[in-house]
Amino acid sequence: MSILQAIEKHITLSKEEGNYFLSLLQPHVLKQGEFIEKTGKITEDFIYVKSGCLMTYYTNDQAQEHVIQFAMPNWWTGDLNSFTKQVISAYSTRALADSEVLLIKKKDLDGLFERFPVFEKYFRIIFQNSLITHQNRIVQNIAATAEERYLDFQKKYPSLEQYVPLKYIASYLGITPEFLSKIRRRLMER
Amino acid sequence: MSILQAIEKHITLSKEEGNYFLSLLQPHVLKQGEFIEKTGKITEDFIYVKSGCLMTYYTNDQAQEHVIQFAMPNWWTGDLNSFTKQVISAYSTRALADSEVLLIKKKDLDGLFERFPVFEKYFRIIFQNSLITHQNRIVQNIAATAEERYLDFQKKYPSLEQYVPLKYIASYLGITPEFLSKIRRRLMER
DNA sequence: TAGATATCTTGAACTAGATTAAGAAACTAG
DNA sequence: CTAGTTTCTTAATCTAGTTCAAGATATCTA
Repeated sequence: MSILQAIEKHITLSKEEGNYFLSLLQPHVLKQGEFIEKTGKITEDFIYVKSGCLMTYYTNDQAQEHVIQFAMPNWWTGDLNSFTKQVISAYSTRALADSEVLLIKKKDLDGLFERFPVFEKYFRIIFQNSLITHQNRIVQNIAATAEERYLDFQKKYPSLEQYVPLKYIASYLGITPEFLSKIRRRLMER
Repeated sequence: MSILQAIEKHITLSKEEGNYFLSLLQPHVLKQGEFIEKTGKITEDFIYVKSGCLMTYYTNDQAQEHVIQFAMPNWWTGDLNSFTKQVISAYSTRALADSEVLLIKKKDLDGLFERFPVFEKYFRIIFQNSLITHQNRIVQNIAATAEERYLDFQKKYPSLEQYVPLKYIASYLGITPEFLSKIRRRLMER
């Protein structure tokens, strides 16, 4: 599915609007492991995943990496805080598999909103849906056990477990790889 | 600050747009402890807090309440999932202090977007900012200790601790009231 | 003012999950 | 094919946070 098809699930675009939007996007190919954004810099682009899979993670003082989200095809991702406020990023974004992405610069997105306000609606819907997902995850983090969160992760990202290192899944769940190993064994034995 | 003043920090409104928006809002007064939305029903209104303070929480099978968010004056709140998709709500929203709120019905908000698309921009910005806050909270939940989360809560909601029962703060932090007590003592002794 | 109810604290015993360390598997790259 | 690196597992020990139970404060109501 093309990005325009994905967008047109939410809004209706004229030829002109669609073409103008496409003209703002910069395609980019990422090899597995490659970075697209790095901690310490200002995030210039909002990222649309065409194919492959990315992850965004936070690195703390002790150099531990904490995965905030995985981004699947047709999702937008990146450090929204750094992008929005143009402040130094606390997160990095990396390809977990060979991936194709489309990038849009902050000033181009702002210009797009000015010129074709219909895109405000699109991103309003995208952010609204994303907010719902995030609220769900917060509830899970405070209300569910690690095992429950793992089972839920498998449901939500059925394809991911095969090719994402388990340590990143553990990090996403907020546990250590060792403890994820224990959980997995426990589940196998049942 | 009136709701129109708050909105005009983000967008510019004509008299007509402002008045039409106001005409859709239903004012409501809540006494401390009163519910505005309950688990099990479809959320009809999106809630704007004029004064006071609300909390939204999830109730699990074992009847434990898990606080998802506190809503302060000039914030929007409610069960966004139930509101957006018109499905049964998993959350309840209650006044923590005597409060005044403004309610907008889903169909009225949809109609507003149709008639005056400038409000798409406003809610796009509101949701975008809220998303940033939620991402932050997720990082905190997976990367910080309970004590760190508590200190951060105090910074973020300096006024709240005085009149919100500690058990709800504990719930918001994802810990038991007993453990919050311990943390508080530990911090006092230093 | 007192009695009832909800909130907060304390402490002892417990458990989910972390840490450390080491070995086993699985992927690189030459 | 093999040496080197990363990932995954296992086990022992440790700790952050839970559970349970009781007492202390505070709040509400009559």
